[in-house]
Amino acid sequence: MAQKFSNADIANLLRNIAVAYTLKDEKKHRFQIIAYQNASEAISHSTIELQDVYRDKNLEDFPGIGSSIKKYLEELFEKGSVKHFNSLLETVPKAVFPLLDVPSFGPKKAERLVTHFHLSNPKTVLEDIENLAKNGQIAEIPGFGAKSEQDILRALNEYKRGTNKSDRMILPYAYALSQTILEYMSKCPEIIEIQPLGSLRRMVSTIGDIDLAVTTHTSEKVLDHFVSYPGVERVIERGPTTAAILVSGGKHIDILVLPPESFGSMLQHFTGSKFHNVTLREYSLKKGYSLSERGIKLLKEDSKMKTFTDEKSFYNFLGLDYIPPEIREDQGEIEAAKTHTLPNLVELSDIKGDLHIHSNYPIEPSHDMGQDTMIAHVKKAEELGYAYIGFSEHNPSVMNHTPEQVIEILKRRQEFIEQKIKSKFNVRVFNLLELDILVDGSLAIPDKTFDYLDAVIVSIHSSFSLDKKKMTERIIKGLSHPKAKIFAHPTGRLINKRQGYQVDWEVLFDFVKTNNKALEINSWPTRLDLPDVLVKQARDRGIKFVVNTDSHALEHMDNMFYGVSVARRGWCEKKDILNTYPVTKLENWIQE
DNA sequence: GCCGTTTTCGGCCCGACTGTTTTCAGTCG
Repeated sequence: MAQKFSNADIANLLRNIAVAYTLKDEKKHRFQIIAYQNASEAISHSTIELQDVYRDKNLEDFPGIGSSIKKYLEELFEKGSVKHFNSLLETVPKAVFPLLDVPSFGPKKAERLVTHFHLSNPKTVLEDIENLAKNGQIAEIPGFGAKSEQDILRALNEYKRGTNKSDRMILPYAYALSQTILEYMSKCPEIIEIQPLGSLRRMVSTIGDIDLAVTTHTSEKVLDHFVSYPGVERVIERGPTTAAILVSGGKHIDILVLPPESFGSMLQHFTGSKFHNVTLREYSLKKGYSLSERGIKLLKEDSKMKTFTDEKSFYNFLGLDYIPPEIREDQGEIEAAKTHTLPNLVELSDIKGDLHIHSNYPIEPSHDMGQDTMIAHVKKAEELGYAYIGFSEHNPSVMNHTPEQVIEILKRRQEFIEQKIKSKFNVRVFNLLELDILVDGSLAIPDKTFDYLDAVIVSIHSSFSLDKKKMTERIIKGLSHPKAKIFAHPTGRLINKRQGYQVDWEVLFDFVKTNNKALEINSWPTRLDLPDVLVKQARDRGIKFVVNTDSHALEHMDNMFYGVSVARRGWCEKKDILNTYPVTKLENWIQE
């Protein structure tokens, strides 16, 4: 049985190969180094396991992997190690590698320290360096000085405390932090325009640090104001046009300040993603343009930099349609912008209803129930301009009730919805339920109860550790019930807390498509499930989605925005999202 | 070592900042 290698293991190995080449001869191996770094990053960002790609014999299709790396990876999966890699890694002192995880340490700095002091133990190297710095021995090496010695001490200290390793922020937290900073910055009268960019503008599910762009004619004053922010723990850097601060909680805030005529190129540059920018710049180079945050340079002539006040004209100048920030991930959007085939992304205002609401109706559920009444939720739906709403409390607990009691509860609930809710509002109310798919694939309530429901949402709330094949069969069996229409929070992940369970997505996507079911895009900020990457894969196969909030209280219904952002990141158009349909069209699908 | 709508050969993003320098190397995004 071959060894199991995680994507993180493989990415780390390839990064170390890049490091080995860097130390061996950076000039000579320049492009190999880039190739190994690219492969490493692509693998670490992938949501599919590379070992599965290998098993399916698709390694050559994986971006960043060509014929050479493919051969080495095959050797890795078959034999457990790679001869060529091993001999390369032997040329690097082992104590170098732990240092590479510490910010501000790169291959060169790590190697110089390790060789100079003959450090050989990777387990103690961090402490060894710390002690040397404390003794003032590092400042004495040529090329180092008192300041860099202090920087090393601080970097090690922050790394040890986990300051830089803390969880990436979930979206509402990042929003709140950016709002606090924006409020503070708004007191600076020299600012003409300010906007958060980076992964927050792209609405990535987790945010590393906050990026701000500012236009002004007096950058000095703006930067002075920025680094004087009261919550600042440390000013990381401060130059004429950029600065970075560390605030409590270990979060970085970066700022870029430019005159207004460059606002377009600045937005473009600082929004990213890095992968999008690299590909865009490579594409532009071939057309004779060099791109930067300051504008576009024509390589042929000695003409001065062409500047752009808005992003649309920047993209248009390159012969591209405007690309929405959410899909700037180098997933084919540049090609699509060129051929005018970008998707017309779904908007929050396209949403006509929310089908996953937990009210406080006394259903005696198996899991948590909502806080607010059905009536309050319907009123809120009216305020949001919705045409319909679906109540989908958890099923009544089967442990505490006989089947007859469960049937009775749902019969009473149906009567309540018909008589007390439906007749009183213009919003169409769907009588749904969120049902557990049990470990054997059966649904948690007696079959007779389905007579009292319009349809059900099914989901996994137990036995998360089934193997991939069994889990996939379990889901498909549960979803096979004629009244099961939506598979909720399909991966089961909880951001920063729990990985999703194992599912064979190819098989599940086929089933969902063939049987006209839908996958939920759950808007709960720590779920955002189905994740964007899988949304795009499913959408490419023609699968339909329902964007739901999974609300347990009135105010949760405002989270729809996050789910729509996930749909947009998955390239979804209005037609891909079932709860953008008018009520009769949605009714037809539910009753199919 | 990877990659392809001017290429299966000949390219490979771009600039910021810091610390140690006296013109640059290293790291970061």
